[in-house]
Amino acid sequence: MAVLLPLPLAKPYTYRLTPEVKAAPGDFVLVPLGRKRAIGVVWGDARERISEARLKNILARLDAPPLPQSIRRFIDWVADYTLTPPGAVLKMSMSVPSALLAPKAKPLWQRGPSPPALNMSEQQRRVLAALASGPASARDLARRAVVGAGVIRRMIAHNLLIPAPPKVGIAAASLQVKPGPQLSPAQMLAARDLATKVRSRSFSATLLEGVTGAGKTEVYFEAIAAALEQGRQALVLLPEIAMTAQWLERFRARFEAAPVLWHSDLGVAQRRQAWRAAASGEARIIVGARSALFLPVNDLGLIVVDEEHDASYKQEEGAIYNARDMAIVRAKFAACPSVLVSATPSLETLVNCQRGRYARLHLPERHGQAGMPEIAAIDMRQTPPGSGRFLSPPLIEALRETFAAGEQALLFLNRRGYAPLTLCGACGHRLACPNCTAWLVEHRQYGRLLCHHCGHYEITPASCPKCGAERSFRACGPGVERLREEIARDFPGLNVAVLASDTLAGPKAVDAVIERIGRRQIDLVIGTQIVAKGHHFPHLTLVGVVDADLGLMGGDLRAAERTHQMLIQVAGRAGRADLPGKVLLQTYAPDHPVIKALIANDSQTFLTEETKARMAAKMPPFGRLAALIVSGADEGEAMEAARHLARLAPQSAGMRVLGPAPAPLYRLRGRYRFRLLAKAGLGAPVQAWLRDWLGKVKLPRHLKLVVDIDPISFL
DNA sequence: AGCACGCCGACT
DNA sequence: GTCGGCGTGCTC
Repeated sequence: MAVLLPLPLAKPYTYRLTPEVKAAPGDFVLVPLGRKRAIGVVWGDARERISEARLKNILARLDAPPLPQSIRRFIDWVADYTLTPPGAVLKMSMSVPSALLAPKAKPLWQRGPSPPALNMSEQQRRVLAALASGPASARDLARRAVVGAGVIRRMIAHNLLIPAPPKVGIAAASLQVKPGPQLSPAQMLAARDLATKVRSRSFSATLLEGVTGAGKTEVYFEAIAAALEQGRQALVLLPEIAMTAQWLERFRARFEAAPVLWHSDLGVAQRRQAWRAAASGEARIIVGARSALFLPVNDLGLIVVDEEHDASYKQEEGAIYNARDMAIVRAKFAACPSVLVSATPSLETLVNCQRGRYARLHLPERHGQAGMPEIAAIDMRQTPPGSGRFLSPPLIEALRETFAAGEQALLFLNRRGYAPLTLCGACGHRLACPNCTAWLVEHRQYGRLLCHHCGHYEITPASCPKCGAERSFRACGPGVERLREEIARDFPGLNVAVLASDTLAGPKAVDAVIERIGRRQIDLVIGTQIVAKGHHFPHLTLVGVVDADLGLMGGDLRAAERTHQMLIQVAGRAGRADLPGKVLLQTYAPDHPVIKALIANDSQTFLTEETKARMAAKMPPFGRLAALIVSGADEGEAMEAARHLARLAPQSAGMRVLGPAPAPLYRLRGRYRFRLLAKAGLGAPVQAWLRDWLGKVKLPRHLKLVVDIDPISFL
């Protein structure tokens, strides 16, 4: 039998199936590997002959639902497409080793249905009292009620305690679908279209488009409800930071239960439970970040990718893939519909609609809804901020008016910390990361200098490490901390909240601040991109974009598109029907196409121009790209290897290889990085060429070669 | 990914 | 004389 192991091996290994073990393709099995044991998945019949001496037996079949063929084929496809060993992809589907080996989690107990007997002992009473905070395991109960295990055992035997359903996960029977909310005619049409697709039980891809507040979520909730009616499971992908209390609240309003969540913050026990629930089918709806795509959801009836344009769907480490694109493939193998959802769809998706590969549903603004807010530019050349400041007089004036009217404002600046660059005023020395080509960012909140690319940090030194001058550091440019300082000078006593990934410990802290904003305990929010997603603030009427040009420079072909999307998302945070929002963009380039499109509220022209430019350059989605990054601790060696790789590039008419050039982050985590870019036509067999090419090259192990198919940034 | 094997520097 | 560094190769 061929058994695929969750290791970066090029192919499945062959094991002998003995009569004592019954294992079929898809089964999780325990096999010997070297002097250890490993869990793998039976991938099919043995593909090759292995010498009898090396052939070992499958030790056991594990008690877990088998990995269905649709997922196995999906894993093979992703491995092939991304040039990743299939075992490394399988690993993403098995990320909880304990889920497969450990017995089920300790059962939880709750109060039994029988009326409390009068002759209950004092100890038994204490146990029932300990249940006030919800079901608990026998061990916890004994500890909390300070009783022996025997008391609990007797109570279970007498039905005073009965098993409680597990905390995470929704038993199929308990998932209540409430009647849907009143939908607008347009929502109804879209919802019916999606529900029909779900019932057809066949693959389809659909873009669901509409501005913030148009009601896209309610529409795809209808599609989820249809999948549940079919007895199938639904998978919703969200960018990690969009998995908010607000989203879950809306979910609960429709489904009266929590979905099974899958994200990086889960602990081992929660992961195990979520994985098991997904595999067993007990989890009817799974909501997760990109890695949830690889969960063994056996009976998939629908995949939704919300905020499909979001760059965080791109996994940049390990197996490099774009979860948005892979979701379509996953749906294809599962023969189920996929829905991409966005207010600002990516160019790729729009082009796929034009080509007729994706259907397109468009939701108009809702009646009586706050339309797109009024957007205006502040020309920073005309009205520059005072020296050492970053807010121009018109923006400060607008803030003043907003606060005077008792309304809230948001300042958006996608820069964490105090300032993006700190230098010594005496000698000009710039504080840089020792491991990366990046400046250290001062975070005064912690008195530290941080590198935003590797884990490096240091205590902010008292004197310049180069010339020894004391108190000579000068901050260059603004970060959110510095803005807060500036605001404190102009508006003493204002309630300000800074929302950045490092000022808040996890999603709960974010939700707490969001709630305070909703209760109007905050006057001004200063936030990084964390505020651009998933939240809407009805009392917020002014959005100031501190540096609208940030991200436009640097020559990345996607920079304009991304900035455009982000600014539209940020603008969409504000206002409501009776209190329209206003957005002010501080810019030094008011004539830039992105800024002009935003002011004119004309995305169409911008997208058309952007499409033309990509077409002319034969860049994605009108051409295919692959980036190869060679990295090593030794600069010369890495460069030589990259050059060698370039020399061996296939001389194919259909593919051009550019580079090597220093990669965008030339030094990262102490390694020098060089990048080659392979560019090919749309139908070109890029993977085959790459495999052929890379097969000719053997790099020493201390050099690393990473292949990024469809890179998102292509400087 | 682990893990063992193997070949060169500072210590009881 | 060893202990241990991590570079290299293998695991059916």
